[in-house]
Amino acid sequence: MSTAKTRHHHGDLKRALIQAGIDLLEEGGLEALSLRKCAARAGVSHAAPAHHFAGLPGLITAIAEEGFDIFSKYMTDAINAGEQTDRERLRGICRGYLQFGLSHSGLLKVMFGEHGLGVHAPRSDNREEAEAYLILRGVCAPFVPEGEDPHIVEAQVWSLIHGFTLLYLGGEFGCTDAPIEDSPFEAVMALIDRIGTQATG
Amino acid sequence: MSTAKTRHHHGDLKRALIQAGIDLLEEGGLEALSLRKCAARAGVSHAAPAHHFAGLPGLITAIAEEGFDIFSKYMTDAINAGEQTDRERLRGICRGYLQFGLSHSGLLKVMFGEHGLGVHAPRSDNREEAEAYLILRGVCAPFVPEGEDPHIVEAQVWSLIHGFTLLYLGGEFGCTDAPIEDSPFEAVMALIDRIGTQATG
DNA sequence: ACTCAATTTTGACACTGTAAAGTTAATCTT
DNA sequence: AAGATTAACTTTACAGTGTCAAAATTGAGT
Repeated sequence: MSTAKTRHHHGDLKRALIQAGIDLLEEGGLEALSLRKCAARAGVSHAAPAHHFAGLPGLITAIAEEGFDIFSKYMTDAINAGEQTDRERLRGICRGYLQFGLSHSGLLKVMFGEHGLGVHAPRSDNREEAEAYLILRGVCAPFVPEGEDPHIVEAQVWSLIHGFTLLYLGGEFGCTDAPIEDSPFEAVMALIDRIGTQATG
Repeated sequence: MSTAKTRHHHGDLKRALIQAGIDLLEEGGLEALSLRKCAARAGVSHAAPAHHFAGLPGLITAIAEEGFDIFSKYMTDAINAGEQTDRERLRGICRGYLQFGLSHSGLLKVMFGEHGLGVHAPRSDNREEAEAYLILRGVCAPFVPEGEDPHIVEAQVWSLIHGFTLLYLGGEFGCTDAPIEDSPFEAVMALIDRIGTQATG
């Protein structure tokens, strides 16, 4: 009664379909992703995926979960790469966030976009996304004033880096090719540096 | 040689198609938007739109432009509604940004999303978007330190409110139905209040 | 009235997702 | 071990989609 090992025909088609979907996504963006193409790449007929996913939205959800795993890896790597001070860890997670977006824009769109979920299903009970959020929570914790709701700082950091990443990816800052250091990224980091401080004048 | 008045058959089909598209978008989200349905609503055959737009991306671009007009209106209204201090105007534009997103999420997705443009075409030479950006610029101006690049403050404000709006719309804060005052919106506004100040401690 | 170009329609094609029914292969039961 | 059962997959079919090419229609200019 093995759960997903070399079962009936294909071996594990589910995995193959998800991987094909990710490849398609990274090669040609969201437009290039289709159930039938995934099936073709996995070497099965076009209706086979129906037995593993709830249609296209189901496949996209599975891809998004996979995306959150990679996303988490980017963030922890960036955190660990820098100085191990509270402030540098906070900056680090932002760098990881942006770098993930730059390297996997298709995944990012799928994770937070139209289908990702959001409307279609409650995000709460999603292991992968919850894990990513816990990383954010850990990094933000040192900046949460005693007795205050941690969600406040988390919302500030998340909104800022999420917004920047999406605008940057959309070319809204008009500098998609320039080195990151020259972009408004440092400006956003300067605002990050003000989190958990008190304003004066 | 009038440019767009009661010309040949339909009157001005272009306008009707854009309006149909906006309606579709607000009724059923992005999924519900299709060239053929727009054509049907405008009472023409399915291939008629081809002569007014460069395919579906072209129609979406036109809808996005219309969206930026409405967007600008939301922001200026919110700015003018509040106290006329620099700080309150800054808060006002954020309120307008969020309220537009809440009322017209489909438009927002089209404006900044996959097709909106971003990749497909350079955003710079877009009258409607440029106008929206100028509103942001005007509100940010009082907070730009002398001799510094205004883009810095603009990127900070834009990233923050854009990210918050998208995350909020995606249900990421888990409070889509609660009153805005209870949401992390106030937290984000607290960070906005720190723009143009100096950190201490 | 004739011409002509812009506008719209018709028809077709290659895709898409999805559902239903049929086929094959592995597991379970006895 | 043999038959029954179920899961995985294929085949077929249908309703949509965007897009193209060729025809038909319409409005305006001469």
